[in-house]
Amino acid sequence: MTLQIYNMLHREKMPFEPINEGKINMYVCGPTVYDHAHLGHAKTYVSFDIIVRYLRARGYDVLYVQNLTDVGHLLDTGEDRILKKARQSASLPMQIVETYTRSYFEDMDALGVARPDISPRASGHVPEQIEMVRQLIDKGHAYEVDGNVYFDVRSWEGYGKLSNRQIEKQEAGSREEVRSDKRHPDDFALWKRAEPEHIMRWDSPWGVGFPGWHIECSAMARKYLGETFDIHGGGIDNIFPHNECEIAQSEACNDAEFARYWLLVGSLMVPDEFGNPVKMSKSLGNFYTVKDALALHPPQVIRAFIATGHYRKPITFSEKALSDARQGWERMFTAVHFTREKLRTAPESDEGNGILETIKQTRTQFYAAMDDDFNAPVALSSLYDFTREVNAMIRNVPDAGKSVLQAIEDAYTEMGTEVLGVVPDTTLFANPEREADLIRLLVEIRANAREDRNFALSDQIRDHLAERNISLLDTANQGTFWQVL
RNA sequence: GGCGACGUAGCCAAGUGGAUAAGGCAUGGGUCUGCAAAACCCUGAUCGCCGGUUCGAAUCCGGCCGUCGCCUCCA
Repeated sequence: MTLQIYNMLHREKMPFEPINEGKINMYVCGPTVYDHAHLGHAKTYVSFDIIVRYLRARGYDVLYVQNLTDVGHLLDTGEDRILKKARQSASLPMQIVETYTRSYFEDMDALGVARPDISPRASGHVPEQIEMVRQLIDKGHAYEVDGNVYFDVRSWEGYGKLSNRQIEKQEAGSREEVRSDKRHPDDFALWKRAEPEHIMRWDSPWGVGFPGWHIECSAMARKYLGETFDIHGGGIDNIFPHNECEIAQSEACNDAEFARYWLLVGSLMVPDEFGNPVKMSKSLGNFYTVKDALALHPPQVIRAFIATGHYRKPITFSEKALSDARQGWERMFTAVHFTREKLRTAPESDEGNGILETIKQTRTQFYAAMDDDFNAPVALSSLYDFTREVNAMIRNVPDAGKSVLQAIEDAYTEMGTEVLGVVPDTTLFANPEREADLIRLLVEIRANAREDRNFALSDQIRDHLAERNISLLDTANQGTFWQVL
């Protein structure tokens, strides 16, 4: 089987071939750390997390770099996002950066997103950016005007190849500032002169200033991954101008291909007042922070929701969509948990081994789906099909053997936990073993009460546990199962 | 105006030329249960509309209608 990836650069699905066999260098555009992450960010970074986990599960040695933008990202007012936030909260820019960087990792950690191998900050790589700008000027691809340096888009014939924009066809000037000192409206800033009130400033050959937004990714990708690397990812909303500018400046500077495969993630949408989906974004005020969502649902539910849609497509969010995803996820996690509980006392036999064939089929479907441009929705659906079989087996084969149950558990761990990250590797308790033990005691006491037909006591125990999100399931011939959700 | 997408059952969402159109949620019926919110079984769509290509199309082409994204900060 070969891994097929849809490459946005060529707009087609193609076999994946890394530059160096077995090794993948990958860069993903990270967030601008000036506020808490919302579910739109979660969609992008969970999607790439699943991709990275799958590549690693497939045996690739992945070097994953994801930047943190902490300077140079301007609002349309020309104001730096970080500086604006700093002024609003009467703090230093780097305090803002630190606060929201920590918040971002806190959220991503909670969502089970594996940390990037390197998380370079733009402000920590100003010399590298200056060097790249200098090289671009030397090669005639950039020019300086009064302390500002611009990339000359007409000097690079490849400009527009990712987003399919042709500068001649753009309606030049329609939205351009009248006083611009650019030679061409599409020319973009590599370095900007700092006005006196702009406190994030560095010395450069062109005076005191700060780097433009796009150059950080080019400079940091080159530093850590080399001039040419395998995969570049990001959100589709940054295809133009950001990604386009990255390609132009990198390839013009290095005389080498930039990234070979471009993977761009569809946006998270949310219905507007008329029910039409619009992009979740800060400015529209229709966002839902990761922290808000995590207060209501286990992280695996959020991942499962994200995985119900293909990474390239937009997905529409609503609280109902999230809770619907939760219902299905609960059924699966229940199967996993019951398997683990039975495993504790299972006999040494291969009773119930009919399901081994199902496991084999599930694995085949799962990997085929993930090999087809990381089709997580189909991969997840194979786990749901599997779950139905597991739940049926758990009930129909009371004395299922240890090796069989272990095979089920292994399959869930391999696909559900390690690749998709939707199956918790333990219960959702803070102290899993101790709390599980206490519940087993209560279940035992309740079983005795039921035997005495003391339903008042048995229901008291059940209700008490239910109030703590612990549900009980009585069976005809194998006692009571419990689950925490 | 330019560029790019999307429109599949009540809702979310796979599938991009071929045999019964994945999966999740919800609905209805059933099994099990002392009861029960669980679990299992059964239950639904001919794929926005029109035309074309083809032995054959949800899947390709054209037109129309509707929606969204980017072009200005956004993952």
